[in-house]
Parts: sequence; C-alpha cells; structure tokens
Amino acid sequence: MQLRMTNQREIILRELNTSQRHLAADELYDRVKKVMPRISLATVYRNLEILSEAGMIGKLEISGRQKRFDYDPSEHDHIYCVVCHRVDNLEMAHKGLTAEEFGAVVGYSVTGYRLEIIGVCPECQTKNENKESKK
Amino acid sequence: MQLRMTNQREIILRELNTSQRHLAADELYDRVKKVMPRISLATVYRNLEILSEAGMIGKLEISGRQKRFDYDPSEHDHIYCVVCHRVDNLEMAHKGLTAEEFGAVVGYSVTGYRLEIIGVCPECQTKNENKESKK
DNA sequence: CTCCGTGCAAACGATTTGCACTATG
DNA sequence: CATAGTGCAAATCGTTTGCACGGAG
Repeated sequence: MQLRMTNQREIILRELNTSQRHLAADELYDRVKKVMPRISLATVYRNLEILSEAGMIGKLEISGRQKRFDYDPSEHDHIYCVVCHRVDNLEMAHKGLTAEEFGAVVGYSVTGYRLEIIGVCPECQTKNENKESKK
Repeated sequence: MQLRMTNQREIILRELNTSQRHLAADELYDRVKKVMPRISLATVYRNLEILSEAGMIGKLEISGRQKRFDYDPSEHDHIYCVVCHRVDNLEMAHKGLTAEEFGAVVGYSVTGYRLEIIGVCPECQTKNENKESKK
C-alpha cells in the first residue's frame, strides 16, 4: 500500500501549497481543474484524505462546516472568520493549558485537544464598516 | 416573530433536559417519538435550531460530525470520546487563555473561542481493556 | 504485469425547504 | 383569526463508494 506520486496528486499538493490558504475540497477542485480539467472531485477528496493521513497536509474539521485542508501539517491552532469562513494559522495557544487535568475531572483518558479562536477577519471588518456607513 | 410553546417544542425541550446527554437530532427524535409518535424529524431540527437561538439550549458543532445539543446553555467547554462520540461538559478550561491576544497577531477581531478536549471516555476504556485481554 | 489510482455516476448521511394544513395566542 | 408551527416529501449539501478502465513502478 505504498503511495504513488501521480500527476493529480502532485498538482493537488502543489495548488494547496501555493494557495497558502485553508481550502475546502471543492475550492481546491476549482483551482486544480484549471490545470487539469478532467480531474474529478472524487479524486480530490480521495487524495486530500490520503495526503493528510500521510502527514503531508493537515485536515481541519471546524464548526460543523466543510472540512478544510492545511498546507502546513505541523501542529498549531486556528483562528477563523465567522463571516467569510476563512481560516488562518495561529501559533500554538495552549501554553499553560494542560489537557490532562480535565480528563481527570470526568474520568476520560485525554489524547489531545482542539482549539479554535473565533472572530472576524480584517477584510470582513472593513466590509462591515462600509455597510454601516451606508445606512 | 414570537415563540409559541407548542406541545412538540415542550416535549423536545423536556426530553433533552431529562436525558442529561448531548444528543444529536436523530437521537432526540427517537426519544421524542416514543411520547409523540407522529412528530417529524424536520420539526425536531427546526426546534433545536430555534431553541438554541433563543438561548434555551446549547448547540455543539464538534469535529466534522453531526451537531449535538446541550441541555445546559451556559458557557462551558466540552470533552468528547473519539470512540463512541459521547460528549460531556467541562468546567471552563480557558483560565489564562486570553483569546484577544491571538486576534492581534493576525488582525482579527476576536469574539470567542471553542475548545474541545479529546479523549476516551471511561466506558470505552473499559471495553478496550476487555478487547486487549481477549487477544 | 501488478495493483494503486482515476473518472464517472450513483449512493449516502445530515440537514433544510416548499407546501398545504393545524393550532397557539 | 392572524400567523407561527407542523408533517410530509422532495431537495440540497458535502462526502463516499462501486465499478470498469488507465497508468505508475
């Protein structure tokens, strides 16, 4: 079950990397299609899954919405915009947050944690100001 | 747009409360159906949405899975089991975690955060031990 | 030449919606 | 009695899967 570096896999990986964004499968599909028009959405899904399993990209499951994929597989937290759903990387925010002690409270064995900071991104703040002043 | 306290709404609320669990819509539907067999799943979805908007229950969007609803609408964090997907409440875990400072890093205006502790619940730990010893 | 990977379409699970009917306030 | 809420079925959205074919190693 070794990984083959197919053309589509290479392009998917490259497009995600050069985007420097946290794309959802369909957004990445749109980008990849411009380079390889006959690629299928299923292939994009399959490869994103495989690549994240292989630790070459990160998988983000945020806020009940679509999954997003991170060009940076290293461990870090995220901040996301409630208006446009854009996601950005954050330095690890859990200094002093020892997950273990919470497990003890309820008898869980703790394996990790997931932290999302929620807010409005700079772009959406600007748009909103415009909207306000139009009123 | 005032809220009417219909029979179905009352029962949904009551069943969620007495369950003392973090139920998904279909799980709650199953419980409610025992009391009111002709209720529809759509009604359950609609009311869970409305009740959480009204602040009478909490809505949980965890890890790309189904939404779950919390009988306790007060602000608190959650811990959940990767094996059975059960969710439990946790005292606020963010002492010393000032979300605001992260917003500053990337220009976001921060409105909140979401923290999930991930682990294995006591029940699933026990089951797993059994499985291990059978080998 | 062996399988892993692909494209396509169909299936899927969770959730939402249009509609005509019902019942709360 | 006005209009928020309901039940039903169909629609929608994101994602996965079965299958026959194609291409990497």
